Amino acid sequence: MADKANAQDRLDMIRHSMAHVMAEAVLEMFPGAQIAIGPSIEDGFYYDFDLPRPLTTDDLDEITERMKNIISQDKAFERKVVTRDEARALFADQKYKLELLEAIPEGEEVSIYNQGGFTDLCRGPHVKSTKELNKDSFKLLSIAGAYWRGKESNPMLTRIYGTAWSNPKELRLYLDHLEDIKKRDHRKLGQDLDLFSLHEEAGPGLVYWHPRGARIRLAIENFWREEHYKNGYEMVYTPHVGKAWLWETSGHLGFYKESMYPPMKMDSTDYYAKPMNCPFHIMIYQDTKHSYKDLPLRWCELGTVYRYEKAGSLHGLMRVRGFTQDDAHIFCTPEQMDAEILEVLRFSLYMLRSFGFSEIKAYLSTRPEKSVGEQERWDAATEALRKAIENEGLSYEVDEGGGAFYGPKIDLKIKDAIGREWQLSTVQFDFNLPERFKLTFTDSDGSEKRPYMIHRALLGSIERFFGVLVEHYAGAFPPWLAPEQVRLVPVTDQVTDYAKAVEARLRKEGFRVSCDFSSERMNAKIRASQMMKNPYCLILGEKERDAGTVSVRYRTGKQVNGVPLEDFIAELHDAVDKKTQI
RNA sequence: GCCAAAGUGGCUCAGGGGCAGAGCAGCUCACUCGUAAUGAGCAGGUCCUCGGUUCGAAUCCGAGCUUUGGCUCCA
Repeated sequence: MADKANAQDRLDMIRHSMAHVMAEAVLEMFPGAQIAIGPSIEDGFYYDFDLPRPLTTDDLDEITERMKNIISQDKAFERKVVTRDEARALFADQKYKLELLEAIPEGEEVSIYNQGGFTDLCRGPHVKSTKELNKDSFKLLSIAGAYWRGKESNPMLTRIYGTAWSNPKELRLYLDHLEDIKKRDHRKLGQDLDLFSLHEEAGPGLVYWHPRGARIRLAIENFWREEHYKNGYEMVYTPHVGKAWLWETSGHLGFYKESMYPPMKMDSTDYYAKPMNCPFHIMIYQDTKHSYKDLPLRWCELGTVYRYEKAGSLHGLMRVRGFTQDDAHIFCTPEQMDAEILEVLRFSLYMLRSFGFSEIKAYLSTRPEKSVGEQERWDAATEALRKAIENEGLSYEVDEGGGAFYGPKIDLKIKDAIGREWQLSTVQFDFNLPERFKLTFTDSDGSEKRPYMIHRALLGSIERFFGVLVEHYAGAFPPWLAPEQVRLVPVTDQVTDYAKAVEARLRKEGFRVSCDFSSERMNAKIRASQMMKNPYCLILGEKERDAGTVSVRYRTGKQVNGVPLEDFIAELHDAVDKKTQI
């Protein structure tokens, strides 16, 4: 464990030193450039510059060459503690450095690092000399814009991202990993596998589900609905638009107006497309008086919402303007809270695991400064969340003050097949809406009380979840989710009737099956099925027809010939029921 | 919204001030084939949109839209 930590420290040091080397190279090219911040980050480093002109990819090549040159010069990284005045003089023409200098708390040591001709205000640590860096184990990756100190109101600087490793082999592995990420990209696979599309002319950030994508979505939704009924939820359906009154009462118009679709005027009233489902579920709650005996109420809906996300932040299915939340609201008494939270978390884990995500981590977010609700309620709710996480034995981190203004929450993040983290489930308390809508229930002593409201989404949004699934499986969905579970390949026209019979039989069993009757050769048909990543391909020729069998070609390339049709059906049922991956 | 790059047939891309190109996919015809691409032919484009420069613009310039990589944001 200590070795691992040391290795990581060492890598951080290499990356941070690499950032300094890059800054030196950039200053060589642009002597008047302003330099800002250049830390090590996960997998690499970056440095922010204020440059006289935009950079091109050719510039990256030149910077790379200059960096290699600097590295081969064996320059020592020398640390020196200086007074504030000395530092001010040193960085007199570096306005960002001066600003950083002023931000260092009084009494704290000010250190600088120098390698050859380049000096940077820096806490360190660094490697001893550039000879500890390897000129073949780094690569500059991209140019991007970034606000100075991450503030939108600040000027935009030019950021250069790079990756750096201890040796060329590690770099190679990392670049392969980047290639893998590209191959799994849900936008590319979505097109190649004919799953979904987006249409700029019809509205950015709005998703069109193609038949193959829709089949997967249906498989997800059917499972979701079944499990929700099994877990004591009721399904509701609510409208897609609502009068301004609803959003004024909920507070959304006050807080999030700029990210709501603009209003439609009708009968001199504004109607808004819904950015959330909660107020609608509340309308149902308020339709009748509630007794403590009715609670808990668990209402779920695959509710499609619209949010006007900023143009620059749209990204495939991961960030869209119209999406379907797998939403539910639980109304319960304070006494029921602990048990409800526990159940929600357990259910959530069950769902995520069913889709093949086994590595799950929890994040508990507590009360932020700007927030509403009584402190005792926050404390009790936060404790309930914590107890639930511990009860499930999940590893978790606490994000102090990271909760929403209306309540504490648990987020669950999963790790996908190549180790990337995605946030999917969220369980949030809401102390705001019950208050705003004045929700009540009649308790056993006849008094009117406010119910607790828990808001939760297990998959997050169907669109985003689908995107994550595509990348997790790299498009090769397990049989229970695959849009086309079985592709039939008749070898010649002589076996068309047999192929049709097998297709009808499999369809009757409820399987998603299709038959390739094109005039292509068998090889081409097999290839076509492989390209679509179908889990099973059945080769049907005269031998199979005469024996009533099928020859199974698995997605993996494995083949089993002469399988009786009924045996294959049993095998497929088994795979689908157990949600096994092949 | 901000910084930068890109936008050429359904897809992947070449070209680039003077006739709009290829491969794949599609269609037609022939082939009836045993585990990842049979062959031949045909069709298909307002070169993102609008404006400007020019005898002439897909190409150069400007604006807009969209996408991509980031930043900011994400109830």
